[in-house]
Amino acid sequence: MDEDLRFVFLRFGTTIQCVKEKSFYLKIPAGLHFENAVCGHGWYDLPPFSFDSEARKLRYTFAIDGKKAATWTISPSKERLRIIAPAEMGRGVVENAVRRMLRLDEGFQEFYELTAGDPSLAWAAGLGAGRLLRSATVFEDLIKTICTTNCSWSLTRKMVANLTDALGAECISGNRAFPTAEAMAARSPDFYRNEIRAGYRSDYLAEVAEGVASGMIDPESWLVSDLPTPELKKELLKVKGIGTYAAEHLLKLLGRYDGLALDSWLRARFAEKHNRGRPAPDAKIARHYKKFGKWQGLAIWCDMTADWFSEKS
DNA sequence: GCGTCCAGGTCTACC
DNA sequence: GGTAGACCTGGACGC
Repeated sequence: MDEDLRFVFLRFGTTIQCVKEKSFYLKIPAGLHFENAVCGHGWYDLPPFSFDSEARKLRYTFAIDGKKAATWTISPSKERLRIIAPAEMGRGVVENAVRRMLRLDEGFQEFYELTAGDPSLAWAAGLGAGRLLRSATVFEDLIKTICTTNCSWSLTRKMVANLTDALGAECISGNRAFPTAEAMAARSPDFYRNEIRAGYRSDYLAEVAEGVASGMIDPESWLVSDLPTPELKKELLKVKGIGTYAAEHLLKLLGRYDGLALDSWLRARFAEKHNRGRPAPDAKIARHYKKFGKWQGLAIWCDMTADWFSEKS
């Protein structure tokens, strides 16, 4: 049976509540490695995601209609993914989000054929590398990307956690969803500066949220855009707070890997691995991955994170 | 505990 | 088009 319903009793603080849950299954695409798909980059470490590596469970909290939140759980079960979600959430909503987050409908065969002949990347296909986890909405990925710019990962985590705690819809378990554009647009730059600790990014967060809430910016349209990647990149660069790195990072999340999204960490890793520890000009890094064509952004990411996979395998 | 320095990516003003 | 400086935070370090 593909779908089942059950009632579970959960303790929340001092109270016990009965929750109606349903579970259903999705076929795992050939080559998908669950842990590698989840941990392929840092998103799994940011709320409203949480990952229990021992239990092999990815949890995500999502706001229904922007108000009421619910948490769902994804875990591998033989050749399938098992998804458990509150019954009140329509299966279509959850399934579409899970497909998007884990890129279940995205093909990587061409990338793996290219990497098969490269000594540094021949391992990628066998470990299902390259599936960069993404959020349920492009808006969430956009805001998180701004929070990764010009700061340490610990500060990114802090900003995203503060945003979720302060503005995200709460579900009965206490988990919170990522805030909607409307919720964020209702707050001033001072709020982001003083409460979220976003520093100079505060103006960008307020402006982007306002733009999305008012319809001036439509991040979801980027996902299905027919624009060539350079043109789409120009669109992304129009958003305040999005520069070259952030635009190319977002493009990767949108499934376009033409750009390298070079940041200081990638440059340092490249220097260490391919340039005898000396800083390499961006042009040299670009030449190194040029042969991967439209997949070069994924090629550099897999190359630079290869030891993450060897540690987990 | 306090002060100083540094890393990090983007924006703006200027050349 | 290219470049310098400002933006702001947390962490590292020295005192």
